[in-house]
Amino acid sequence: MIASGIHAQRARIRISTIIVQAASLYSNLMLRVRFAPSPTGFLHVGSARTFIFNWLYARRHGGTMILRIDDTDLERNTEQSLQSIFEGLEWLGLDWDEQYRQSERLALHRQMAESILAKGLAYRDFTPAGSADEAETGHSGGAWLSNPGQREISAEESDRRAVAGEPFVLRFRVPRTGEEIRFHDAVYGDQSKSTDDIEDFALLRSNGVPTYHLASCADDADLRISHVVRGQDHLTNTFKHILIFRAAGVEAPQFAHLPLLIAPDGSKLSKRKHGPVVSVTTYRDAGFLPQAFINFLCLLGWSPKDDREKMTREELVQVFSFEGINRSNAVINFTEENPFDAKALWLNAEHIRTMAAAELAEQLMPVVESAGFTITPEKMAQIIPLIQERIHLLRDVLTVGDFFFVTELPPYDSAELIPKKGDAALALRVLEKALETLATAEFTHDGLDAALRAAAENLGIKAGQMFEPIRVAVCGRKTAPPLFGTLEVLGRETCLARIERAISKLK
RNA sequence: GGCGCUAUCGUCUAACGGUUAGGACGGAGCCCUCUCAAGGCUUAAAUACGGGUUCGAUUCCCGUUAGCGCUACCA
Repeated sequence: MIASGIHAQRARIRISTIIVQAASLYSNLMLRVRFAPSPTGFLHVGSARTFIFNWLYARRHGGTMILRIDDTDLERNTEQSLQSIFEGLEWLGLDWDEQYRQSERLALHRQMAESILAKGLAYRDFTPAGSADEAETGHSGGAWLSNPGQREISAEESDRRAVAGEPFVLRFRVPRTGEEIRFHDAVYGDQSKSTDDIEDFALLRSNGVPTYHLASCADDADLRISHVVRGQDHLTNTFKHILIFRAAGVEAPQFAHLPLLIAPDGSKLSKRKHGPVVSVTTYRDAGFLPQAFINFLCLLGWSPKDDREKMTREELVQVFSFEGINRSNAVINFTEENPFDAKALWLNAEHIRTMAAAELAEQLMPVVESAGFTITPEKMAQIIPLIQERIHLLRDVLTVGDFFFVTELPPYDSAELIPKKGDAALALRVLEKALETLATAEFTHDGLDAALRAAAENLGIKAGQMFEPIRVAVCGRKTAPPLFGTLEVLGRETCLARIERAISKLK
């Protein structure tokens, strides 16, 4: 009896844990976040980071990631910009579960506007667009709150003028009671603002198209978005959104605002002012690895708090949380000479160094080929160990390993061939000795090592003095990957030919 | 102008109210070494300012200053 009682209790405990797990699974299914770009430019690095944080949060908790194109600004939207957004996200390898386009949901937005109007919580403003006195007729020298007289127009008159076809803007009737609007932000904490400081913002433009505020809230409500994760530039807009949700009778989502990414001079990143460094595709084209770029972006405004820097996407998913997001804007460093942030470069190099050689080779092949060189996968595989820890960007393969790809070395100054503490005569002696040595040496790293060191000893010079002219003869410059491996990969024939060229240059 | 937000090395950041204020990038130097990298070691470098509260403040409160955001029929 006792035993079965214990069993029953255990069973009960098990059932209760199952219920808890089910409940948490259920709430995760209900966790829905969205990235809502407006297609008025290419995918911006700041937008990319916003996408990433949303994505990490969704993936961390088994929620749903939604891509919503906020294209209510008809004049400024472009198809090209939309493509750029997709292109950027595709490169980053980030996916989403549902996709919507705001312009296809206008009916829903208008419906919400109408319901707010029907409740008397919005009103028609018949002030002609761009009235000169609009800005000045506000309250007591402070902010503009509404156009005079418009709030007071009776419902009957308003309806009549609307039916008569008089154009109007639908404005939210912000309560003038001095109420404090409050919400809790997962990053910035408790926020409050008096309705006295919130103007009667527009819901519908005079052409009937919803504004951002309305469309965004209507869609967030309809799509059952549970967490709105977006740039801090929307922090003060959130009070308006709270008002809209309340007026529409729906529960507001949770909010998490992100500190902004800014330029070294403290201004916000803009294409006009800062050029291509603000576009995600620029990083792709320069040879950043998507995982490294994501890693870099995550470290701007967020920290795992345990001194980790290099993290894979999987690690990021595991440790991401709003608690790690800080509140001050983060500078992304770049100058005219160095367009990429040094830390981004370092992180990219770090990711490249820890990559499997085969994977790196696969990434490098198209870079080399698109530069007009032909190279076999076998050759590339041999080159990898020589360059892997020497490149920061994929495209660096072209400057670090160029001499592997060309048949004819680009011209170089023959003075480069002369070693330190030596003269042209020494260089010549070295190269002639090298020619002789390499003609017969075993063409492996160790074989070359032994043969060339022996040759140096034979000439009575230091190994370094021996290697330097050979390196320049073979690579065309003084800084290059380690010599023996390089010679081995290049092969006897090429090496001998290049050394002969060097000798004739010296003569 | 009004309102809101923010403030730690050059930059990204860490620090239950008690630390010699930590790490990373970048800089400088040394070691390793066939050059370049990589790696190892060392080093310079910060709590914006002024008041409180407290035995004790980078941390909490107030003010100043600075920066940013919003203040559109942009998003």
